[in-house]
Amino acid sequence: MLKISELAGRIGLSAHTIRFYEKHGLIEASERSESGYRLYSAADINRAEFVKTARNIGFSLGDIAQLLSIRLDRSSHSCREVTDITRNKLHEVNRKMAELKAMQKVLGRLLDNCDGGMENATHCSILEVLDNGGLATPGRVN
Amino acid sequence: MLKISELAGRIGLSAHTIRFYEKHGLIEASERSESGYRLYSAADINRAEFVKTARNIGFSLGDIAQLLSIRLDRSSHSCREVTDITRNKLHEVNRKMAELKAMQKVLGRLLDNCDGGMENATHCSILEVLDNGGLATPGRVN
DNA sequence: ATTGACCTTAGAGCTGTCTCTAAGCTTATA
DNA sequence: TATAAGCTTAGAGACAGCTCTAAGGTCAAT
Repeated sequence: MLKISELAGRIGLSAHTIRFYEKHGLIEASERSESGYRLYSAADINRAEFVKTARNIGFSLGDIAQLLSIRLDRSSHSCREVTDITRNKLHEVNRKMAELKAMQKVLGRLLDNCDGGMENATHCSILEVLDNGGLATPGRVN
Repeated sequence: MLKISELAGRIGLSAHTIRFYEKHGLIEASERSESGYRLYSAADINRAEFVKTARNIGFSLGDIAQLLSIRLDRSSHSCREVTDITRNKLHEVNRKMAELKAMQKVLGRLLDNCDGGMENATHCSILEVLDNGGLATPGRVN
């Protein structure tokens, strides 16, 4: 049985964060000491590690809550439910990637066209682009 | 002189958002009507469009505040300051892209190894990976 | 016995970007 | 003139995911 900061050290989260996760139903301490301290069993630790791993991969706390409820009773859930969560996450990641790629492109082009010297910004091409509503035709952001 | 919702329609932001931006120093109405309505001049509109364009590209409100203060007095700022802001943003985007790429890779691999059928999740390979601390050696997430 | 580290709780604060509400005044239209 | 649409303000609420504080109880070591 580990106390909260022992668990924290073990899985690499702060005690604060563990309590926060508990409040959101992700991690639980199956016992309490007489004085009220949280005590984590081997199963609790595994669960906490599952949470940490899923978090590292990038699942949201909501996703993790769903995954945990499946994990808790695997036989009454389908494998499909798990892949759905995963696939949704992948789609979300893909969407964000596309946004970032667009930003990357625009920012790169802004920098290419601007010398960035120490002279004053009276003719700064980046400010001009911003003043004119964005880059010209191909690659326009609006 | 436009009223707030006219400006809103023109640049594609809500009146709420314009007031919010005003509170943060990004947009201002250089006049008020007798009854206190905000009135936007041509210069105000240009400024608001500058803000919108920068926002579309992905600059944060803080970045935009800096860009605006340069724009307001171009001759006492260097072009370099503008490229610095832009370059920082690009670095940030690159960092996030790298994170998303890692997630993409892991999620894709999880899906590849899991059939995702309607049978129950007792042997779901995704749950197993999560239980075992992540994917095996190449491509580990921790 | 005292110090200092650790634990408890409820709840506030943070970042960023809105989004909305309440309560009331103004303006345009029918 | 009545009604609806639009304007004003301050401030609350939303989201995600923490992060910290206050005020106090517990425990191990000196």
